Amino acid sequence: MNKLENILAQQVKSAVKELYGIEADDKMIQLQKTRPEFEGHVTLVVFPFVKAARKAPAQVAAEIGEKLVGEVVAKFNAVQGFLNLTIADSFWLGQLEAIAADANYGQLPDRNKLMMVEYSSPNTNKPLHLGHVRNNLLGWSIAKIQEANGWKVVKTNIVNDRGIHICKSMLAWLKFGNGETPESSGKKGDHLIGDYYVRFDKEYRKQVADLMANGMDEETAKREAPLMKEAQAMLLKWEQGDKEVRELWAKMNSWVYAGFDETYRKMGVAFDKIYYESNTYLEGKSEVEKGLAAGQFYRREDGSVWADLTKDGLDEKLLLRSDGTSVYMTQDIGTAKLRYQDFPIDKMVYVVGNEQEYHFKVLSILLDRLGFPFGKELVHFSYGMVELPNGKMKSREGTVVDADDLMEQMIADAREISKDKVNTLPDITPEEADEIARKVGLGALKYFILKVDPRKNMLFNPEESIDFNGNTGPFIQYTYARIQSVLRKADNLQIFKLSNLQMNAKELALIQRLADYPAVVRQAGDEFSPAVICNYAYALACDFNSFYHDYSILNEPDEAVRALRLTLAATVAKTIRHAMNLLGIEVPDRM
RNA sequence: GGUCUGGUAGCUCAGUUGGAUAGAGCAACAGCCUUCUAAGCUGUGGGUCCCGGGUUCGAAUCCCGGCCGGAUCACCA
Repeated sequence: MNKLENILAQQVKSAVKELYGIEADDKMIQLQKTRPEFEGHVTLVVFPFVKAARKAPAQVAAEIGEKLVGEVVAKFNAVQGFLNLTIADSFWLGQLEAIAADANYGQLPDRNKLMMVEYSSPNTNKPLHLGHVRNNLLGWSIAKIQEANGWKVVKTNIVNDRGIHICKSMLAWLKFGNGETPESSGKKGDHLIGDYYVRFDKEYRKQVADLMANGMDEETAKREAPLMKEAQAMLLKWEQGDKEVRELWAKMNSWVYAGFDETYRKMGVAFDKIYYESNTYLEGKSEVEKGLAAGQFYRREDGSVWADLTKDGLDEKLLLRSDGTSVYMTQDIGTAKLRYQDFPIDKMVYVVGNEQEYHFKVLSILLDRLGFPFGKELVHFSYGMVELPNGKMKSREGTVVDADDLMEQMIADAREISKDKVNTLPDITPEEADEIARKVGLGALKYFILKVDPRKNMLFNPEESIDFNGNTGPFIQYTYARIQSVLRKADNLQIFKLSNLQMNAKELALIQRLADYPAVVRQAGDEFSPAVICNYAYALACDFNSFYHDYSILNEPDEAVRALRLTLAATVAKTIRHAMNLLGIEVPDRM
């Protein structure tokens, strides 16, 4: 609810009390933006009062309207049960002045509470793909949005740096790599490791096929293939701290990290604190042992440790294998413990795909049982999968869209498009052109992903390039660049007293849109939805472009009107920049 | 099979605690650059909001029952 709605709600409450003796609660006050086909700015739905008033809806609307007319409400019209209110120009001008004067418009009051946001969380055996891109962009944006909602935010990453998947890459590299390094091959480290992961799978499948050709059934063949046995042996050696295996592991991981760092930098995401699974899984094991001793869990005859969650309507869940090694859940418990030792966390958010909903339901219960106060409250920000036209992406089947390739492609597309427009920026340097292409290409990609409701699966078709026109990041960036161009040409941006001005409908619509922004930021925070910000930024840009098309700013002869329009333009630009920043999208001054 | 989740224009998606004749973009077609950046603006066509019931002044939205898709239910992560 924005400021205007607060004022109106109060007025409506006293009006209906006076008229009909109704003690209206907030639920009965239904205010919405007036549809464009009717006159007015805000509409009150009067149906909730009709019964008590015992009058026709249109009459109730008219009666309430009469009571509301005053300083804020200039006039009204009643259409059936809808009371359309026209707000006074002076009110809108006051709003604009306040917004223009607020250097941090969109920043909500401090809560003095700490939220930790975990996102990204890659495995170190392959490069990042489009699925990770969605995760990273959502995680970054959620963090920004919650900061704007007054939270202190710590962005964190848990790197899954150990396990059988890494051993597979390591083994394939030993067998087939001939000492290849990122330096020797010129490959990015994460891509190099990923290539060996794929190589492992290829050789492994060959072995399985051979075994099956000799009469072995598939399940046994998969288990008995020599490569798989070797990988498992390597994992065991790793756990025992074998020097050679650990050194190889450290070397190859360092290549991957260098690659990830580059990808993160290009994507524009970062972390305040990075945890490594290799450092947290032992902590998890000891927590499970403690829980076992306290009778929270039980041990089976084969030595494995389980949690019985049937009372919570769930299953029984394995926490330690019979050989004593830990599973995914174990390390998440350990990681959670370490985090709460390191930070005074009030709210913990995990940005993890919806395929892991069950996992986080269980984790929440387990942490609670182990006596961690934050267990019950943890938030699993569960987002949908990115699908290709023929289904899910699968690393091993080569049907992934690589993050680095995609970003490069988007930047190249942006550069190509701007080539057609060199005439608009004749004095541009190659460096600036590169910078614009980078901002615009990434802006297109980020907006494309973030504008979709995060909870839903989304489709990406590699055959169709991502748009740069219409409801896109570049459209909004372009609106911003246009405004900057105008502001550069306005020699002196003087803020006149903005009273006593007659404003046109498009100017009023813009102010009304601008006034919505804090409520939008709040909604995006409550719903954990960057898409809410996207929708708003798009609507704001549309409003501005329509206004810009119809009215001249710099050539307006009336000084007061020109000042109003300049103020409006500057304020729109400021708000676009703020909103785009919440999305992790940069805005260029020219494009 | 159990649980969760989704189904809106040819395609990709919006649609606020239930509100007026369900909206954008792309694609198609037709206009607008001697005027602040045409990555823009304006217009046309395009709908069984999966189907059937129910709740009420009013349902894409809430409830029940179907149909179709996806996820999940591992000593994988």
